[in-house]
Amino acid sequence: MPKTLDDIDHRLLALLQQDSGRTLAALGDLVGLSPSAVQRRIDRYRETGLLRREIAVVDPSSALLAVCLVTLDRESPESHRSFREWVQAAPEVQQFYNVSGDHDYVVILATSGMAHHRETAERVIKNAPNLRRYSTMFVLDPIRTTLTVPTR
Amino acid sequence: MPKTLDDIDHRLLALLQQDSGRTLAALGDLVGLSPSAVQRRIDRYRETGLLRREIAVVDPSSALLAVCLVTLDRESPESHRSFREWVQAAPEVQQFYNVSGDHDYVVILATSGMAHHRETAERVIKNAPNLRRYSTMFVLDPIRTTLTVPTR
DNA sequence: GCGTGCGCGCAATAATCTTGCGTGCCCAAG
DNA sequence: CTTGGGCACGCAAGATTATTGCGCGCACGC
Repeated sequence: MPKTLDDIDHRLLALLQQDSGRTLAALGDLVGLSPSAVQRRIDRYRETGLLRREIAVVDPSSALLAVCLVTLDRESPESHRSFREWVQAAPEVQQFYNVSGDHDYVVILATSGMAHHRETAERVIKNAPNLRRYSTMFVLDPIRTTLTVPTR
Repeated sequence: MPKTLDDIDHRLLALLQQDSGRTLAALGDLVGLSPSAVQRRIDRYRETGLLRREIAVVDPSSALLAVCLVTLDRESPESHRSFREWVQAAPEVQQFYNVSGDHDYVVILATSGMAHHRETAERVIKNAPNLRRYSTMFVLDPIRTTLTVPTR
């Protein structure tokens, strides 16, 4: 782990989470460092695991998103384990959270349309082991879709 | 809009959504094209808006994630508009969806800890205009966090 | 059969990334 | 107060990667 992140680190990480397509020189201008200094900081983020990877973001409005709230039948560790494995195997599962509260899991499905959604919900959720019940909320408008996380 | 995406386009987009850090040559090897052909296809995705941007992904386990289900007080267009503006102004709002069903919105908050979460929930949700009620589910384990969307 | 358009590979050029090196700063030990 | 080590920086050379002009071949429609 790096000791602590300074102000430049936070600014850099915010910029990278917003748009990592920038050149090292552009980033350097924005935070007041040389390209190589920026480079070395980014290397450090990667080494420490703070920065996982870079991804391209596809326009989400071309897809059908659905938020599913899932409750399991039993609370045994084994029941959770098999459920997780089952759901994780599906590529349509965009996000998958274990949560506190009335439900056990939140699953966000990304499909190409209602036909695909039905098929996927059937296969991934309805057929999941230890499922008690679930409800689905369809996304009418994906107002904001980021993975941005605060760094301080 | 491009006429239609062929099989190579789909493979390319899947690879880019998974990891856009690869070189054009590496992508070319994976899909069977020259670097410049890959380049031109990616340019097209960008021009047509299919590809929005590239982002760096920060390890989500270093943050506190919370899924909030929100119901508004009134259903008037004006009520929705002001609520959206209010919520969108907060940087802690990682994702923001208008959904069908019992609730109106799903908001995913990313904060640096419980203190930050409380402050944020107070400011962003509780003080939001036209709020009727909301519930919060804390993320115990972010099993999968992507923005991957199917392209076919 | 014959143009036309489109996407491809190749190759030269431009841009960006990468890395070794020397410098200055800060902190801790003497 | 001085000295030495560690660390991050900027600079610049070299390597890698991205960009773009060019000519070719294939498919489609006339």
